[in-house]
Amino acid sequence: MKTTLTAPRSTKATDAATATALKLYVVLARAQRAIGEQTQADLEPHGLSITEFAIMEALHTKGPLLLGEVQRKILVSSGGITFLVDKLTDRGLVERQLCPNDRRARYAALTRKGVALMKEVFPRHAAAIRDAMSGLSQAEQKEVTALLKRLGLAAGGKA
Amino acid sequence: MKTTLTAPRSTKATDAATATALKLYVVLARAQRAIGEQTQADLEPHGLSITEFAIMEALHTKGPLLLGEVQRKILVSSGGITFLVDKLTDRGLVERQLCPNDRRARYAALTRKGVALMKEVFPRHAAAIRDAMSGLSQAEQKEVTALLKRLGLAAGGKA
DNA sequence: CCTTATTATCTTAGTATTGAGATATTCAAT
DNA sequence: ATTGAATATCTCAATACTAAGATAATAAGG
Repeated sequence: MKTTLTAPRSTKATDAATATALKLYVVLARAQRAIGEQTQADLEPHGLSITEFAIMEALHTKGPLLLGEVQRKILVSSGGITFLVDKLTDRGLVERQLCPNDRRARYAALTRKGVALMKEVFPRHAAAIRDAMSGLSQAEQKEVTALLKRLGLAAGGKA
Repeated sequence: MKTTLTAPRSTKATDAATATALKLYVVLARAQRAIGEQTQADLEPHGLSITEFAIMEALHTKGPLLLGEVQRKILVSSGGITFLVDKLTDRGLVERQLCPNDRRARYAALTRKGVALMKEVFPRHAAAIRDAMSGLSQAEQKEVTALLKRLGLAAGGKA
């Protein structure tokens, strides 16, 4: 008897889960856009896009990296990393270096000029991100970070 | 005396806040990308990009909208909305309609074919988003949503 | 040595999108 | 009515990417 009384794996429950997920989807996109808009402003005077900054930041904190390593870290296509490193090289901020073990590979490394730029720009950019996030307390930020990390890993793992 | 005894607005505290914000920044970007990759797959067979889908979804749930309304809703430039609606129009999914009150303005509306496509695609896409989010419980999704909403509003308000 | 598969980068063509300015229309105040 | 400011869309040139394939080097097995 119980089965007939139980709601038939109701559409309602499914819809509630879907509605919750859709709201999160929209809010996630809008939050990221809002943060992005706030934090691009301080890079523009230096003619750096977010992606270019991400490359330089990676090289700044980790030292020279193979192009493929940078590519995986900042999540662009192989053509994209070539193009971006070309542009940064033209501006004298980054240089390619040969890899002694593997003649296919190339390192990207900051030039002296690139290091100087990062020393100037990085602290300001970090502060801009901190300010953009200040709508949440630090504890709340940690909470969101933990949840989003789980969300991202679960979604990414399915790929 | 108090002032001299007080720690000089310590760099340490500032750095902790900055580090927390930077982690959130990275995790936010990665989560959105992971979700996006999971949820684009079901649109591709229909030749719809996420942005195109967003336009059609807005028209599907709200009915005909002025181009400017759609533009603000999906956050593209004015040139972008013209281009996108052109493409959807060429495919017979959307049509422009005159606005009786304002001859500058144009409505975008789904055609019968557009409605039919949405009825087919929307439920699948919503389910894909639900599945992509399923790494978190529904309660956790609501929690993240509430926090991200606050984050987005605070950051967006500063613009 | 060869052959085959894999890897790392680069090339090229195409797509998506922005931003500045052009055009047309409306609104408000004279 | 006329002017001027604001608004709605469109045009066009430029940017930022991606995806697919080309090139070159390495690695592993026979």
